[in-house]
Amino acid sequence: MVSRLITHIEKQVALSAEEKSIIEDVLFTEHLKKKQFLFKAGEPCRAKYFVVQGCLRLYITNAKGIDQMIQFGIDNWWITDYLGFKYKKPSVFNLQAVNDAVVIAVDEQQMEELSGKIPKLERYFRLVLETAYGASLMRFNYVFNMSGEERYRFFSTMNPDFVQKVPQYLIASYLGVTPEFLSKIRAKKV
Amino acid sequence: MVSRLITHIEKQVALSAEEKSIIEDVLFTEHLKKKQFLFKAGEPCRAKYFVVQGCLRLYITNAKGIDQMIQFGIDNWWITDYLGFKYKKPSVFNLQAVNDAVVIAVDEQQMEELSGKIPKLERYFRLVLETAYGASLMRFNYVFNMSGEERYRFFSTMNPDFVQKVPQYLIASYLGVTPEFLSKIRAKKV
DNA sequence: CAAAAAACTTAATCAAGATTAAGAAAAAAA
DNA sequence: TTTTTTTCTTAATCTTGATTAAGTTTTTTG
Repeated sequence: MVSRLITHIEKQVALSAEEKSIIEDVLFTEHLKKKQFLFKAGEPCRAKYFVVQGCLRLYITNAKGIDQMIQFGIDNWWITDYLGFKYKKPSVFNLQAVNDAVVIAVDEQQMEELSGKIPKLERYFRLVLETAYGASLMRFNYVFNMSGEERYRFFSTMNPDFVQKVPQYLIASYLGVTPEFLSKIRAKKV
Repeated sequence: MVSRLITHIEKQVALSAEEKSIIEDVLFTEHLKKKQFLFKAGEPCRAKYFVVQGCLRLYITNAKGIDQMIQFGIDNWWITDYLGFKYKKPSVFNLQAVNDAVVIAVDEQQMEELSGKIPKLERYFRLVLETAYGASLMRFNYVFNMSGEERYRFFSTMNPDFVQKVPQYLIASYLGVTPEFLSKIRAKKV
């Protein structure tokens, strides 16, 4: 299963057979049960997670006790509390498997070992992060320039399979609307 | 002025004298007049910009013709249309100097030349992007879990000098409220 | 300095979407 | 397959903040 990550890396940087085997020696997969947590708010976030299979959710429980989705983690996506991981502070987010999932965890030590032995992995991560950050800037565009209804129509057009696979209230939260309002939008779909 | 960037890089990775002079040979500063554009929507975005001095704004003109702030670029911050730059597509954003500013532009070719000669710059950019992406995930938290008023109070407490320096309507837009509403919030400040 | 442009304020009206409160349907567990 | 839990729906009411429309102040420019 680590081969799935290697394939993803090779889309950005070339790897020798030796480098691939270094990666396979250092990293291993982790199987998560539905609703299993990788970390909770207040706990340290010790790793970055590459999603091989399934879906994770990064969310925060707000002052009213409502869970607010921050980010989905699906196939070939890196997800973590980047600031918590970086500054070694207790996480403000929760990271949980939405359904049974497979991830590859990379902790600080593994990260340093790998980038020491294979410096071009830094380039891989740089490129991955540019995409993630770029996409997140676009998301602000959607959040500020589209109504809740427009965001839902757009999101479900762009991700038709995904909206079938995860509970609606998670989609609602990710889009910044209540599940009641999303239900209303769907009902009026002609 | 490139030394300002070098100082920033050295906070993340060590540079030899020779490496510093490579950077100084490849990069140079650009002085921007207030309201000058680095690129406009529809144009290619050919570089990443490191803000040495002043303030830039990344924004998009929406369907109603209203400018929506996406991101501010201030001292020691990298700013660009990451997706447009990466995929060489016309930018969807506008990047403009809010006031007179100094930036260091790094285009594709310079980027490749520098990371070829100084591979550890990839690490620098990786670390910079982790912070930017992490901060942007936190911003979604603020957007979804705080009211417009709370966002303004929080933002101006965190950035007291900055809110004095740039027009209010840009702050309003960045926070996702109208300038009229921001004015109302400020008026009722006891 | 005068005129023009840009930025900010005030206030009335309006609408998108939240809240509240059931109840229904679907999925998971026993 | 029955029970329990989770998820989704409907509908009435309410609120935050948008919109519209002046008018005022500040800044810039000729």
